[in-house]
Amino acid sequence: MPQLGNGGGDDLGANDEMIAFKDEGEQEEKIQENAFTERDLADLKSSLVNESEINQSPITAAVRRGQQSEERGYASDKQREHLDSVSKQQQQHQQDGGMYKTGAYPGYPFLMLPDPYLPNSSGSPSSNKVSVVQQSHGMHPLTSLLPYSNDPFSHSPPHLPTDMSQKTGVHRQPQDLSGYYSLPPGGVGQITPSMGWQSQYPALSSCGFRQTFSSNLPSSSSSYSRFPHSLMLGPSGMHPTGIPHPAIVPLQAQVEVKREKEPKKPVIKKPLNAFMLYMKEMRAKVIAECTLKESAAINQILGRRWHALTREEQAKYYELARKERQLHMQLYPTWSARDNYGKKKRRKREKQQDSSTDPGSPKKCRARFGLNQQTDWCGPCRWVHHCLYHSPTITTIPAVCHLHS
DNA sequence: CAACCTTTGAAGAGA
DNA sequence: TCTCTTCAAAGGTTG
Repeated sequence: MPQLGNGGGDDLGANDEMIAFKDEGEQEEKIQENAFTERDLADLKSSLVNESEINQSPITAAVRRGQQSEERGYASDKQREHLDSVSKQQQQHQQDGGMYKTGAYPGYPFLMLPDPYLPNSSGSPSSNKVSVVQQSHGMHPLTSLLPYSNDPFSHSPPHLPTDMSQKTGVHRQPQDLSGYYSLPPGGVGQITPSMGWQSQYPALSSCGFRQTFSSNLPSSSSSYSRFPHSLMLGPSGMHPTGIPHPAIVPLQAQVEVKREKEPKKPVIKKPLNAFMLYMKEMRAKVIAECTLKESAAINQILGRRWHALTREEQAKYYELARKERQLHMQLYPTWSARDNYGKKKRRKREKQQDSSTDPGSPKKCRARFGLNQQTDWCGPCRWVHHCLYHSPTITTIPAVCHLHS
C-alpha cells in the first residue's frame, strides 16, 4: 500500500500542526485533563513516530511524492480492473433480471459487508469494530447521510444527472459508476463502516436499508453502492434504497426550490481525507470520554490520537480516503477542488496579511533558525523546536522538550 | 448570524 | 519543485 510507506502520507510533513500542541496554553490545560492515555500511547508508539519523522527528508519527500503518483497509477489500474470485472458483473446481473439487484456495488459496502477474503467476515454488523459516530449524537440517522449536501437541500434525494451535466453536459455512464464501486480483493474489507459517506449506513439498520442491501448481496461479491446515481435513481430521482449520495444535492429539494425560485447551483464538497474520516468516527467517542463539546478542543485531542495511531490503524483511514477520492472522482469527473474555492469568507486571511510581526509558519522558522527538521525534535512528544515566537518557553534545542525534560 | 477555532490531508495556485 | 492557501467536519465561541 503506497501510502503506508508514507507513514500517513503528508502526515509526516505536517510538522506545523504538531507544533500547535505545545502552544495551546489554556486549552492545553483543559485538554491535558482528558488526554489521559494520550501520552502513554504516544510513548509506546514513539518508535513509529520517529520512524516517520525520519522519512521527512527532502529525498524521502520526493520518494513519497513518487509513491503518491504510483498510488494514483495503481488506483487507475485497479479502477480499470474493477470496471472490467464489474462490467461483467453487471451484465450478469442484467441477465438475472435486475440492475444492481444482487449488489453490483462492490465499492463502499465493502466497509460493512463481509469481506470474502477475510476469514472472520460474517457480514454481521457486530463484526464492525467501529461504532457509528453520528448515532451517538442523537440525530436522525438519515440526517447524517448528507454531509456533502447544501443546507437548503439537505433533506432530499440527490439530483446527480443535473449536477454532472452542468459543466460538461456529459452524463455519467453507468459503466463508469458501477465499475468504480468494485473493490480489489482484500482491499479494505476490515475497514469499518462508520467513516465517510458510507459511515452512515450502519445507522440505517433500524430503517431496514442495510438489511435490504445485505440480504440481497452474495457473500462473494460484497458489493453495493451507498450512492445513488443516474442509473440507480428511480422514477422519483431517488435510489430504491432511499440512500442519497451525501455529496450531491438532493432532487426533492431542488424541486421544492424550483417552486419558489431558481434552484441553487449544487455544491459538491471535497471528499474527506483520512483524518477527517477518523475525526468523524471518533468525535463522539472523544466527546463522551472527555465531556467536551467544543470542536476545536476535540479536534486537538483527535489530532494527538491520530498521531498515536499505529501505521496499520492509520492505513485503514488512508485506504478509505483513497476509496472516497476514487468514488468522488467517478461521480464527479469534472469536479475540482477549485470549484469550492472562495465559497467561504476568510477573515483570518485578511488578518494574516495585515500582520507584520508574524514570523511565518513554523516550517519557515525552522529554516530561518537552521533547525533540522528531522532531528530537532523532542522524541517523546514529537514537538519540534523552532523559534521563540512559536515556542516562547524554549530557548535552546534540547533533545527533549520542556514538557519531557 | 457569519466567521472563527482546531485538527490533518488533499489539491490547486503561484513562484 | 517547492511553498502556501483553501477546504473538508464539527459545534461552541466570538464579533
